[in-house]
Amino acid sequence: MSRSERLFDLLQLLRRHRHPVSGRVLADEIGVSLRTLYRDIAALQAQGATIEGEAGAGYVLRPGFLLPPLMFPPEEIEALVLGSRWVAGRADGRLAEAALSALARIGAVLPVELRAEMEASALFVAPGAPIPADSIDPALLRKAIRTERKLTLAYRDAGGVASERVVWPFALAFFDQVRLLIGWCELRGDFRSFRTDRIAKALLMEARYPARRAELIQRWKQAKHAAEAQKLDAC
Amino acid sequence: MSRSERLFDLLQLLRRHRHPVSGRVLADEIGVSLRTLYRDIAALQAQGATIEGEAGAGYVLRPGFLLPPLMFPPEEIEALVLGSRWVAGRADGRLAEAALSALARIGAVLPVELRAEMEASALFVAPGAPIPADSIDPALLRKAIRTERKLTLAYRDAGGVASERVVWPFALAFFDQVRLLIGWCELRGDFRSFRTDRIAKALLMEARYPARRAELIQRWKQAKHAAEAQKLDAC
DNA sequence: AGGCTGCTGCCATTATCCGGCAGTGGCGGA
DNA sequence: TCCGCCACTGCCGGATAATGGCAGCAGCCT
Repeated sequence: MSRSERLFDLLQLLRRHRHPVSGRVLADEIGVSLRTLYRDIAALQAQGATIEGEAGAGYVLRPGFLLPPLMFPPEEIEALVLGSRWVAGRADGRLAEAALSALARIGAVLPVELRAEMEASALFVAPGAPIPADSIDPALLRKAIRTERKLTLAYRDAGGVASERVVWPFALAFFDQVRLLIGWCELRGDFRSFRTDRIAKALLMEARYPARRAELIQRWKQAKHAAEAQKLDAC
Repeated sequence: MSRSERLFDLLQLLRRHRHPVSGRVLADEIGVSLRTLYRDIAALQAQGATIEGEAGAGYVLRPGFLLPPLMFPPEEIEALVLGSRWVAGRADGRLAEAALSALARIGAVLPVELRAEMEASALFVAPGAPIPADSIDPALLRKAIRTERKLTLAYRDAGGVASERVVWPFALAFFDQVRLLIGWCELRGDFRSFRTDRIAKALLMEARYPARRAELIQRWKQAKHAAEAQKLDAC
């Protein structure tokens, strides 16, 4: 692989990682010595790329580099099409349409060969068992998450017990058969998940919840890990 | 100026000129011999650039090499991220990486607000039951499909019976737990599906199969519908 | 304090690049 | 029809840059 080719690859590799990556890892992935990698990084920086390197951490590419990425390789087109097909088949109507529409938008900027690739893509998602329909509009849940606003839920749990509560929704998890809305429950003062097909009513409130979504997600993950650790301790 | 640096410059130079530019001019502007310029053009083309050169006219960079800025409504971003996450979690390594890489490419040409949207996306795919690992490289199967080439398969069916056959692969179907390679089987003279985790060996042959992929897919769908109709008749 | 990591200098080997030259073929204008 | 322009390719010898290894220094985090 020639050097110039490598530089493009390296750039794309850096784009993929949001968190710092050590030079050693990058060097191995590209198949080059560490010394050469340092030289390559320097070369990219000389071209105007804002790559930050911190000792003890690794490299991060700050967005805003003037040179846009190269066109998608065929494998990436396949991946995008497959993913969108999954969404189109397994998500609710609005999101399914959005997936196809996004694909069309991407198709519009592809050169003809790749567009043909996209249209003739041979990776299919098999239709799975039917997903229990939601009685509420899933788009509303996503909107609440996106705008970080509170939600009043009428819910009935696995035992059939109904309740009404205010939650701060911050994530939606897609399982094979079920979708879970995850949020901070004001009623319980803790994180809770709600099967979307058991939500009887959902009301989007005006009030934004007093936390950032990303932060809630992080705290939730920590809480989950702590819970698992506790289980392990119990064994 | 090093070569790789020059290639970046050449790219920018071509981006600026919308009308054909002769090689002589480009060579002078970069400060390099004509012979070298031709080599540089070839190098860029080797990386996928669609640079068109016409005798008597000059060079033009056709769109489709660099990814132009893209714009999506938030819902479409969510759909793309969700789809890519599914691929990243449920497909084989190569394809999973391709999904993330494609996402990174898109992110690089997004306006900042949308980029933030993408990074903070709150739709997750729950990890499902572990998928039986393939003993062969799934990327090879996709390559065969993409290039419409024959494949020699060593296969053992549900009963454990081993066989070896030549197939014309044209599709890959993703089920929750299983992936099926679908193709025309020369041995049986009919369409057949193969669980990828039961393929012991796969050899990509030189020969292309004498049919178009799209056409095979169409014929296969018809055959499937016919089979289902027959079943219905039998009821 | 110690481990991880970024970063730089030096050097011999090696691979690549470069320019020049000659030749082919497509194109359009004289 | 001829001629000039231009893209493109193959070849070659000399120039140049890239590469990897080693050694060493400096931040950062635990």
